[in-house]
Amino acid sequence: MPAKRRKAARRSEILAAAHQVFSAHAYEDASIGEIASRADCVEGTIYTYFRNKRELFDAVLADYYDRLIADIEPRLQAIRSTRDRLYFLVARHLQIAVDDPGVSRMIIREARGHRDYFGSKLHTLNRRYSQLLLRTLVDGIARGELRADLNTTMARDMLFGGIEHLVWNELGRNRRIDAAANAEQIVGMMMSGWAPHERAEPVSRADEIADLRERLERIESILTQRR
Amino acid sequence: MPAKRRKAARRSEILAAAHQVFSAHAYEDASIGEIASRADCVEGTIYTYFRNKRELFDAVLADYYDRLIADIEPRLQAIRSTRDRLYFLVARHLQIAVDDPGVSRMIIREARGHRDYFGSKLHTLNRRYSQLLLRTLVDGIARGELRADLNTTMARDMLFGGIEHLVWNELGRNRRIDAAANAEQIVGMMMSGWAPHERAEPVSRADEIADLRERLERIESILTQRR
Amino acid sequence: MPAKRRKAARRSEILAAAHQVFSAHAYEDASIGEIASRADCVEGTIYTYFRNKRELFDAVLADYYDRLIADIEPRLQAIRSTRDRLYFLVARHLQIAVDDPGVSRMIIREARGHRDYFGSKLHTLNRRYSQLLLRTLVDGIARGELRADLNTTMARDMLFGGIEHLVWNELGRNRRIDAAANAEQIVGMMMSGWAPHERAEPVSRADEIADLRERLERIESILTQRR
Amino acid sequence: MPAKRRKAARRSEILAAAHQVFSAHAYEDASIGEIASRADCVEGTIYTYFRNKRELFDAVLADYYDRLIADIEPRLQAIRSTRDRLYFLVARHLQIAVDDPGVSRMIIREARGHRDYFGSKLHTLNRRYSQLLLRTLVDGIARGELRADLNTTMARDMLFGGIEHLVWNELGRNRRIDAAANAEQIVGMMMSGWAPHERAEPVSRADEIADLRERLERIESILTQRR
DNA sequence: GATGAATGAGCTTTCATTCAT
DNA sequence: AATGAATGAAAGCTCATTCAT
Repeated sequence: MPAKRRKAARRSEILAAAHQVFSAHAYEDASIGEIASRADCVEGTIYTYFRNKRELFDAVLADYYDRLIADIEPRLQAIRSTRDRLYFLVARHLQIAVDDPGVSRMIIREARGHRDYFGSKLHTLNRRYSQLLLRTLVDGIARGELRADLNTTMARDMLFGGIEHLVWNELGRNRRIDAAANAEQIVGMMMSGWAPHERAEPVSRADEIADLRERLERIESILTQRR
Repeated sequence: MPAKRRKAARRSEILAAAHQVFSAHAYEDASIGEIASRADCVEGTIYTYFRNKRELFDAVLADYYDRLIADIEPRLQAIRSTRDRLYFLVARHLQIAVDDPGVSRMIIREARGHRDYFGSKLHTLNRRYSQLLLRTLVDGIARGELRADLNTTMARDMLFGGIEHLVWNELGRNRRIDAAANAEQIVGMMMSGWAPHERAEPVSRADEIADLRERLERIESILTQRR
Repeated sequence: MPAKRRKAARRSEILAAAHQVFSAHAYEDASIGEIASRADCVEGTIYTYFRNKRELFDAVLADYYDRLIADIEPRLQAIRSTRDRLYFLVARHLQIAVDDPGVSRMIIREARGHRDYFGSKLHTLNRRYSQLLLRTLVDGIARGELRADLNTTMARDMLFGGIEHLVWNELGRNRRIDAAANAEQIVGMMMSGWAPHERAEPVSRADEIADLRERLERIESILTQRR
Repeated sequence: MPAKRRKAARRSEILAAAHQVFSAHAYEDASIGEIASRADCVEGTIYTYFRNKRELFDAVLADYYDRLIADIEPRLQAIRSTRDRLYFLVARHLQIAVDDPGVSRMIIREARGHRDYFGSKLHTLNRRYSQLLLRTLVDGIARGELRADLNTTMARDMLFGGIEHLVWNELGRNRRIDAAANAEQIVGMMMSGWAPHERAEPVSRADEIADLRERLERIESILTQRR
């Protein structure tokens, strides 16, 4: 069916154009006119695909989150240790900011400060995404790999909020973010805290070896597979 | 000089009105008209005190930060231990969100997502404020109250970003924030980390371990070149 | 021929849908899109049956009037006395407003106020309909059942206009109209007039003179002062 | 104060322009742009005087009704007999259509057919105006100059509705309406009804009476040349 | 210094209509 | 005959900013 194919293609074109424009400008400063001209159609056409500006905006984000969650979920479950899962989630989250800083800005800017954010579609998507971390934390406690008295929601806030802040600062200074390295550091810092402590040692040679090998291989695989 | 007094008073009235309006609405949704009517003057008058809307906005925040820093700085220096200083800073930061959620929203919303935030007046103010934390961290390391290898800027990001996230979530759900209790928890979590405390120790070493560690550290040093 | 049958059926479906939509909304607020979706087809299809929106609108009314006149005409001729005929016409006219207030609104709204109503199809239909009354009046005079000097067109205006006004008021207040009762009253009022029946006679010459003089001066003053 | 003077003048200019445009086009077809250009200002200016299009429309009509009622009320009270009062009201009403057919169209078109007419400002104005007639009728019954069993609201509907219809027909045919002559006929018809009746005769006659009657009838015959 | 009327560019949204399939 | 995607013009409305008084 050529009409339907065309329609689906158009929708994607508009979505892509909207992605670009909303990435570049704040919601109110992004104009339908610019989106239309980038999608190579007239403003009216957009309204045959999306009821209004907000719905288009939401569709861009929904699209993004859907792909993100679909990418993360299966890979997350394949990872064993809590530390590695956290590393994966943090690195992936940072990677968003590297690959698509615009969408980070969209989310940061529109999620925050909007009177009616809570209950919005964006809020729902965000919750769905942050559940991935929350579940990892709860699971980690159950396995004994995290402190039993860890306040999970607060931990989630610290982690995501912290990353956001870090990303924002780095992007603002036009620095490239190294997702793997930063993730390693962030997880390290969160796991062991700021206080100097009587460092725990590996019990046996075997354990120490295994630990080092694991860290090493993780890093090496990242450095080679980097997209 | 009554004219000057009047002029200063007018400025303050406008600033106060702008504070209200910018607290309640996002920058683009806040209108000069509303600010004027709240300041009991006409729009034109505002332009005799501030060149344009942005400048007025900046003035509101500058005013706020100035008072904030003036309040914090002396009290911070009177506190001895690093932990107590951190507690004070976190609690004070949370208190802003309790006392004046509008200004939190202003900062969160306008600091983030603006193309030209970096280098802006708001950015400068923010840096000045966050220096208070950074200095506390550096000092803490020097005193041996914090780990020697703590990445201070990252720690700062995690703390401020995390608090922002937490505040945002709580405000959004219309929950009252207990600054003291939350500060205690946050500092506790950051100081001691997420991992269970008693860690197993490696007893001995061997060639294989030395080799792996060498490779590992080489790579990690590369990755750690973020400052 | 099934194609033709289908075509006729489609036309009726569209007409019925348009009837609904034009009943509910003013001409400009009625959208082809809504008509199409109610007729279970797409907008384009409508344009294969009707050249444009106006033509569709006219077709709806033509359809209505055709059925109305076909209903009234034979029954009217079966009635003998002028008074009964008037009663029948008034009651039937009121009944439209009861049964199908939407079409009343359509006619009232679109007949009036449109620059190009006169000469329009709607105008022609309306004339055809109002001829029924006009002929009844002329006939009534011929039979001696109405005053010989009755100005028939003016009488028609008063009757139809009056009914329209009455219907509008009642519908607006969401009152149900009792067609029979109102028809009885209206016809009664029109036949016998507003004046008390036993006409007061001028008692004296002086009174009669004063009366005439008054009427005279009033008219003269109007004729000279006319703006 | 020149600013205030200017402001008042501008308001009048805009009102006058709006009067013209709303007279010429139906509400939805009248554009703010045209009003603005006729008022020799930009669209934005209009919005400093009127909140929106509807409010401007209402203001035009309110202005009209205010002046109308102010004109009619005192003159009506100076007239003695019910018949003369009716004549005056009808003639004045017809005169509107002669002097300002546009406003007649506005009222007819917008009063009718609007979902939310009842309770609107226009409805209130209309009621205030039609009270003048209603009070005249009630008063006429009290004086014995109208039938005791007259249904006043129905009489009002017949009169105003009838006039509206008549005006509409005449205007549509581009005929000039003779207010005095038509008013005389309309009142005559409404007072005495359509049925032939036994007319009371003046008993005696005299020269003066004959003379007056002659003059009167000559004039009236001229006025009565409407068909 | 204060006023406040005027500006005018810019925005989102609607919808009758067309036309290639 | 039917589709339905695309059009594009036009509309109402907002608001930061200016400037003569």
